[in-house]
Amino acid sequence: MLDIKLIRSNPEEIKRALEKRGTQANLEEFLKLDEERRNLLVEVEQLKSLRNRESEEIARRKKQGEPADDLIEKMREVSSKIKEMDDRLKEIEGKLEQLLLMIPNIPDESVPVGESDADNVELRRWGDPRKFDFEPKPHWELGEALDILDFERAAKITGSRFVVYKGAGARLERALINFMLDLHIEKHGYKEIFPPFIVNRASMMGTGQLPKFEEEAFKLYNNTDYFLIPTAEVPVTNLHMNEILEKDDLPIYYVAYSGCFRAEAGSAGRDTRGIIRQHQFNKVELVKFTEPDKSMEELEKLTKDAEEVLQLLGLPYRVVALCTGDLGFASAKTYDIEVWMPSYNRYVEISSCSNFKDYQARRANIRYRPEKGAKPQFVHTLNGSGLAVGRTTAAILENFQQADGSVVIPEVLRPYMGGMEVITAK
RNA sequence: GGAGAGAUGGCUGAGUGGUCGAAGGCGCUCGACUGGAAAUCGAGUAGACGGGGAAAAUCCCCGUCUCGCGGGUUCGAAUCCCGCUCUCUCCGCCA
Repeated sequence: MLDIKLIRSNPEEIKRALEKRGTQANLEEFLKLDEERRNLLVEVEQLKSLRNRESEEIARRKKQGEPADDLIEKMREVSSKIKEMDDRLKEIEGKLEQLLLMIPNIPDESVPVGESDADNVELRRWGDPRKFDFEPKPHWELGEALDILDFERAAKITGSRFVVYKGAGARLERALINFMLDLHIEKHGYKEIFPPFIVNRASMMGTGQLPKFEEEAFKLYNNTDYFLIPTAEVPVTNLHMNEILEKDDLPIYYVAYSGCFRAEAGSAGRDTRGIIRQHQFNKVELVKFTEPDKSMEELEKLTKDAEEVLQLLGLPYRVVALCTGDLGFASAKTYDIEVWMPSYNRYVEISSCSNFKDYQARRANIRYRPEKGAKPQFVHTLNGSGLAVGRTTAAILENFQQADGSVVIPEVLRPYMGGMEVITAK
């Protein structure tokens, strides 16, 4: 959510910034309502002030045993007028809130301007895509042949876009989760969080999934207002909803494993094969709360923390800066990490690292005190995948496959796999 | 799921219709005392929104709102009524 005062004082600048995203917000209506609200507020507050003063007078008279009927009668009218105006105010504020919640974040100055993912800017590459001396197979073929991924049975027990991991596949997925968590906890200083996989509406609002993207979320219908989390970002960022943190608490680094659940509405026909795009997947998520002037450098660090996972696994990747047109709704700046995927013959997103600045903090009301006794200020929030686990499994299968269809397990994972070095068909 | 109790500031805890944004205590900040510290004494110490001032602010002045959330009664609600959420205790159920 943007700062109302910023919109009020600088609507043109915000309009320009949002146009770079390819969205236009209805700022005229917003500003009109905002002005109406303030005029009404001044009026009703004057009436309330009058009521407060006269109420004291009534109290005084009653105590003295003097009659106060005339004042009471007068205040009866004032009060009913106040009620009318308060109702109108509430209506306006509701509309303002709705408009405000639909306005995306402003891109940072450093974000390249562009319309689509074609305009994203590659920043760096690590590792070289492997040259195969045989025809490499896509991970779904490898997985089925090794009997570690089972799409048919997943479709039977649930539906499309679900998968069953079996045997060494299940263990590989679990090994990756533990490896990633351990790396971020032990080496990068994150604190582990194991959050609920179900959140309420306020949390979904706080991080920006709602109200605009409700059709993307899985909603629980027996519990009127619960959602399956699309990412651990939601429960973990909202951990500090409505809190005022101390300066000494910052920065906060959290890492959380969670299942993630996405309706994937509108992506029919995209990545239908394999485990790249599923309704349920595993992810290890990095979340940071920082002081405003530190968030940009913290984004760089967070991205590096995620990159290190790929480096240790030996998977080639590149990092791109998302352009303004490709930026997520709540993000001010995003780096995508893309892993080399032989079956796609291109780099595929495996992590998205974003600085939301104060956008989420304002929605979720997460503040801190810059100094003892100072006024609270909104923190900056950041998050990034560290990494998407299912896609990492897919990348390992494809990049480390051998001519006979077996897959070499990266060395760093072997301790998590009971020493297993190669996954072979039984 | 059933029965009961409760939700007040950073914490604790008083307050059953008016002078209560809220006693007392703890904590914290500043000052005094001290060679320094402790103890002691004094002062201060919630947030949001809006108006005015100022070049501007997280500054100054004024007003309004907030005692879990929402509604109601009343001239006036932390206090009375209704609904909801959460916490605790007991019972039931359950991994």
